[in-house]
Amino acid sequence: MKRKPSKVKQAGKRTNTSGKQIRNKILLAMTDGEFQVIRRHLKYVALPSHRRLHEAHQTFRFVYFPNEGLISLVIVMANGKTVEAGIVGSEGLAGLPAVLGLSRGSLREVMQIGGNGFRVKTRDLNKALSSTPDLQRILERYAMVLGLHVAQTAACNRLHDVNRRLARWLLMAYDRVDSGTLRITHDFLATMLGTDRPSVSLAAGLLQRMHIIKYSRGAVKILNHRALEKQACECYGIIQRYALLSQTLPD
Amino acid sequence: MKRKPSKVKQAGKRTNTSGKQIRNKILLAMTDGEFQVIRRHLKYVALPSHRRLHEAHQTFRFVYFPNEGLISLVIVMANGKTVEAGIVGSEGLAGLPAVLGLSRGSLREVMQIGGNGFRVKTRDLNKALSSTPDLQRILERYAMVLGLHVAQTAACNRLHDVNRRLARWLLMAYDRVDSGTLRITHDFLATMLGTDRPSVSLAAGLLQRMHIIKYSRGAVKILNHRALEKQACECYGIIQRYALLSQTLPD
DNA sequence: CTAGTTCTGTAGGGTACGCTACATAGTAGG
DNA sequence: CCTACTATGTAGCGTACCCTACAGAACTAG
Repeated sequence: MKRKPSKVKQAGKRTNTSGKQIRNKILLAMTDGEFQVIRRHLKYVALPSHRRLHEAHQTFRFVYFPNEGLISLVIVMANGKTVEAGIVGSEGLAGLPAVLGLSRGSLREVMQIGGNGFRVKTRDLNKALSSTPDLQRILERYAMVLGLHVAQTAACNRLHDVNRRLARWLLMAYDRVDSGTLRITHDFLATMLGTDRPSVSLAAGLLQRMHIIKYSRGAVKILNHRALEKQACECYGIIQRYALLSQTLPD
Repeated sequence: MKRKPSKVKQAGKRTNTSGKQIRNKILLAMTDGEFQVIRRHLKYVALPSHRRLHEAHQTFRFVYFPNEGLISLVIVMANGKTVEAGIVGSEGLAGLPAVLGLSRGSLREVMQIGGNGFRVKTRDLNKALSSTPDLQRILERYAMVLGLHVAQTAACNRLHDVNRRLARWLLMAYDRVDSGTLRITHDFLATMLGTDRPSVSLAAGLLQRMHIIKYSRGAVKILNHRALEKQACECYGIIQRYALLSQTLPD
């Protein structure tokens, strides 16, 4: 029905024209031919923690394909309160609306955990897309998976308490980062979970006393993944299952 | 950069092969040539209130293009609690993941306010899509707009109280339905807003005492649209602005 | 008209959480 | 070692909301 994208695993490793190795799953999933169209536009960039990749309601100048690190999709309300709507790791990209027909988005995209990746000028990528139909399909599928992820988050934000949401967040972050230790403070977790800092300290203190996590001054270590899953809400499993769909073929 | 979709307004009215008039905005936005490819697959169907179009985690058999009525995208949690992640009127369609590469979704799609529309077999539509690139672009853009809508809902569910969320919901529903009266009960509103029925009765009672709405046994009438906007949170305006983007050209 | 059903009003108790404030403890730089 | 800064612990209060229960009102079927 649809053309078959190449498998994620490549025999030879991919690099950009400067020889920087590519670990972003979308770039790796491209067919060889289409990748050649994109390759010369890929500029390697460091993506330090707290770097803002896009601001809400402003034009997308670049699209980012992260190799490492964690991008947070954040809604900022008029009163300054914030909450996360979704997260993106090396399986995705920042600036998705730009490649699917919208020049602006309503979300702030910010590096939650530092890393690195490749950026492409929005114009260049959009021009290339007309000759890369397979990539177009990959992006469409990713957009849907992210959409379902965001929808589940919408429900989770309403129906689950801070304890479960914190556990879910830690698991999802852990899955998208190589290290077993996450560099993040309670304060930042609060802006992600849409609550205040003391509530996070309380919830995190609980998990620590249960020996499920361990943290100190902005570094959270997960001691018992299985136990953490039991503390998290069902949303973790649901989002994870649909995330896998984006890397396999349609049924 | 991208090919230009035809304007929404058509000189002659469009119908399916049975002569049923089409008011769905996506079908109306298609180019004449591409519409001919789709037309013979459009089956007119009544869409009564509470009809479930898709159930979570089940394969999409049909895609629905509503003419009238309101479709609610609902997340159902394991404990039976529900909350809405987004809504769809004649500007959109139900079963979007099916046409963007996913055979299943994680949302229940249910008619919140009855109406009618056209359904297409998922297989037929997917086959047609390979020869309708402009429609593909329209769907991509719609997917992004809906995604931003859902993201805003995620934040709203966390950060705004029942009173504001109720006002927002009524406005958004009103905008997508011809009638000035919405047929809906407090109980159903509660499942949309992710709260309980008494909380809705309380919030609705407030609005009624302010002479902003008037209701009785499942029929809500909006008396003062402007005043209702003042009661609603900023999310109404934000979602509305991005919804307009899906019907205009990229900047 | 009557009985059953559905919808709405309201009350009361419990809880999670937002908000503020302050204390303590690590860390960095001099 | 001292100071400033950042990160975390904790408390106390107020509020929005969840949950349950029950009563009244409106509609429906017989």
